[in-house]
Amino acid sequence: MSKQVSISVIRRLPRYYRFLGELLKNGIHRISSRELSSRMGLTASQIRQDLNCFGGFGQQGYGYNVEALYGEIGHILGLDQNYKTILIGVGNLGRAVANHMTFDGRGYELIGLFDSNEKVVGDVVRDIAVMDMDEMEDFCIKNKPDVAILCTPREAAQRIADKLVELGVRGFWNYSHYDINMNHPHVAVENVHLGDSLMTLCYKVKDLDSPDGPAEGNKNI
Amino acid sequence: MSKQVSISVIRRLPRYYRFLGELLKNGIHRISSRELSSRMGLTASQIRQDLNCFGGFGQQGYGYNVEALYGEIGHILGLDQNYKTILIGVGNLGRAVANHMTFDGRGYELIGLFDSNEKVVGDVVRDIAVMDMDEMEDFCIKNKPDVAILCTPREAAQRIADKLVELGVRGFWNYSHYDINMNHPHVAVENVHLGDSLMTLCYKVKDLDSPDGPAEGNKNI
DNA sequence: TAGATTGTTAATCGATTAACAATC
DNA sequence: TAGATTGTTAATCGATTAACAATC
Repeated sequence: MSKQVSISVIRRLPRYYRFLGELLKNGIHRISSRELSSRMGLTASQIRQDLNCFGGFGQQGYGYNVEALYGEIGHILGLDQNYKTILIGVGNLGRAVANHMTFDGRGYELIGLFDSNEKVVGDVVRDIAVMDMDEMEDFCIKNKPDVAILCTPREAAQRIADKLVELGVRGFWNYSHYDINMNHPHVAVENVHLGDSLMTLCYKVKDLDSPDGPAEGNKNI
Repeated sequence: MSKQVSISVIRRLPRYYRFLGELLKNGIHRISSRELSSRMGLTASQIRQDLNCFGGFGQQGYGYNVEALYGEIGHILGLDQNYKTILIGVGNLGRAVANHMTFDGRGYELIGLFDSNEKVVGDVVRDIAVMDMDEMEDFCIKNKPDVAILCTPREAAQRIADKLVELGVRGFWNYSHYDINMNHPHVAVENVHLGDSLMTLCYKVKDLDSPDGPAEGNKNI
């Protein structure tokens, strides 16, 4: 039984993936933990520790093969999965998320959009016509989505999420200003909380002017 | 000199703020660290430790006054500041961010929108007409914005950010799929990286099916 | 006063960094 | 082979939790 990988490590994986993709684009095929660490602002030790949670992808005296490592991390993240995904709440934000993100071939397949506003129902976004919320249940029974993106107002989020869990949804990408609280071991939630992020920035900016100088020095964490 | 407050603590502040706001709405005026911890899924000890980084806001035998604490945390976060803010890149995402977020009275004031696409220039979003990128420099010299929201494509982000730092911008809310790298001690950056978040969710969903059961038990971190 | 709950110190736990033997 | 760099163990550091005296 391999030891559980901590969430801190997991959260660094997409960043490794991005940097490796960039290296690939630049035609770099080989990289040492030391070189990668200096590009990413980490320690080489941390990179080796992180990667070794999943296997020995490197080679002594050589380093890591960029293509291979990129593929491995993509696989670890599950980007070769194809989770059927629906999006609830096709307002400004929902629409932007649907249009802006690359879902296909990145672990997800967008199969349905829902909104309760009749002015929005029928609109076509990403080649998908927005359905009425009333149709959601039937749609889910028929199409068995795995993941839901919640772009609803705060008030509706918990109720809709509970319903969707009943209908078999196992993952939530939550944009509502609400911590959806899943008392269920078999549901994964990723909260986005843009408002929290904006408040954190506010603190950081304010902190620049503080007498002791900014916290954590210069590290943009 | 008070000890530097760690980024882990800072990142919890907006969440405290949200929960306290919710309590206020529900007419709850007093709360103990124990009660709050159970609502938030933290330990009471952690809440007391966190708050005591900034001062003794509670009272032995009583707990915390919700209004007062809400106000204090808002103040610590800097929500009573009024940072002049511009947004660059009024595409799907930029438009949604501008429309969706509450800036005014939450530490920010949105004063300008910029885009290089002439089809977008002149559009009015949030009562502000989108300006051409060429006007950005003059605008900044005249209006001295403090914060910039970057919703540009990946390629443009670093260049625009560097320019804005020159022009006196001290904070960046970065939506571009790029780690803007500020080699400057007096600039604060908050990266949003929605793509990373989506990949993390993918891992979590995949992990639900893993033989050892999901990592970190049931905690939706 | 007695009970409750904080502020704060001490103990524990986990994550990061350093060191180095293994090996390509 | 010699040099480089990994995988991995040990040391350090920081964050979380527990405990409890102070005090409302």
